[in-house]
Amino acid sequence: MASASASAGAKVSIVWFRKGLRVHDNPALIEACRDAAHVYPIFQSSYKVTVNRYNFLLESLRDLDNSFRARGSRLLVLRGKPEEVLPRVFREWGAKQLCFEVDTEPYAKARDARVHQLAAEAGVEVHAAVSHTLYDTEMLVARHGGSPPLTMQSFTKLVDRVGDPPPPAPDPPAAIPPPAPGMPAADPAATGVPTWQEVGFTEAPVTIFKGGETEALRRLDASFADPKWVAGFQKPDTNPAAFERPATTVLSPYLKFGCLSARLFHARLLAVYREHKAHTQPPVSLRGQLLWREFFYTVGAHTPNFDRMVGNPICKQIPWDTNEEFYNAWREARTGEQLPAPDSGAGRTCKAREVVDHYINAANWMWLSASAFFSQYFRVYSPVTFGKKVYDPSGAFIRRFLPVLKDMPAKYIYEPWTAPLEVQRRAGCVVGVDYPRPILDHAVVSKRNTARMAEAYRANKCVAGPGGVVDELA
DNA sequence: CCTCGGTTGTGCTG
DNA sequence: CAGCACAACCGAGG
Repeated sequence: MASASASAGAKVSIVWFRKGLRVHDNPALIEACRDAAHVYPIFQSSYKVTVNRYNFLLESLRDLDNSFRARGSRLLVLRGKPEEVLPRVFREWGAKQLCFEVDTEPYAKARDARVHQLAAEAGVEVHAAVSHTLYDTEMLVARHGGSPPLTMQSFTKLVDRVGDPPPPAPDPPAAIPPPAPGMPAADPAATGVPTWQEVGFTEAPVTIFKGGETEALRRLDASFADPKWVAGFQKPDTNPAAFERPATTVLSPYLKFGCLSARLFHARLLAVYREHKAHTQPPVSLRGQLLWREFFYTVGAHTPNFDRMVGNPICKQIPWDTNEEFYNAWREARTGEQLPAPDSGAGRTCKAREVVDHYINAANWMWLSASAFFSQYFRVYSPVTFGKKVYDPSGAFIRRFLPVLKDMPAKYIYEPWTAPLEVQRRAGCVVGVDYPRPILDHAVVSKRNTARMAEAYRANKCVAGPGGVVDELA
């Protein structure tokens, strides 16, 4: 009918990018393009981090802009808060539909609830698509009886029961209807991808891993060029101290911003597994790594205050010290020891790439501090033994990233303060002069803190329930 | 109530 | 290089 085609042809839609910075497997983009006369691809985010992390985002936006330009459109980067910007563009562009990818992080949830309200007031239909995670985490929780599983084993069983995640969405059309000309809020001069200077940084970024969908897909292809490696991947066998050629795919920062779709990654894995029946299994397999991400997103999205200790029901309440001096020493790398970051050695490479999912970061801190998921608090990593015995006896990683220690004999490189003064002088690294003295004695503090953890666990049992209280009194 | 098992502990002893 | 002390963990599933 004429009226139907006229109203369908008049559809004006906005596709709002926050994460999901890609055109492949993007159901929100597909929906926005369906029967649309004009599609406004916008980016708005209040992401505030250090310059290197921000630059990864800017590179991703430039890549996304290029993808839209190749389809006859362009990305509009809107300045300002979504609560102010969105109502304005709804009116000015005559938008009938707002499409975006579901984001379950606390900040995003609150923001999107307000945006749903504003869209309703403006008569704009909201279409929110699950595509950041493999599954709809609400469905997973429902299938698990209303609460998220708390062990990786039970989570893996759950996804086995649910079956394969949805396949990636089809590619977007080769031509996307561009914004209508002459719209002030879409002014090309005011909506271009900013530079790092424009965002307010004064120090130039140092790029290690380039951001963007193009680079993400290139990295994915590079990893899958060796299907045997993919099929035989076992995380505990990967060396976190490897830096010349990383032992893992280094795809996680691309997954965080959605430059790479987890569903595409998963589908590619299943294709390899079909050809290599003797592939490894979760939790250690490459698919297992995607399931870890999914696990933490599922627990994170359905646990109040997941990114905090207080008010977080799965987190042990532990009276941590707040020692500003130690904290600053750690932050500024003046501890004199190589202290582990979350995910142990992987944390050190994270430090280099500095792009980590919010929930995964929170989960790893809880894991490592025996606050949740992992509770054998008496198994404490030694910053010396871990690298020295397990992954990097020669200290190549240290020599590369702490050049002051590059001539220190391997015997002392993990504990330079134990080297005789003559050895320190010959290596050009005298502890207390060229290199900070250790701020604490690991052996002593580790023992003391284990005892304090035992005390904290006992206190938590009292809080946990009447059984615990009775046990304490008995 | 019970058992099982957990992606990666350390350090000493024999 | 295996075995064990450390100090006694906790969610899932039966």
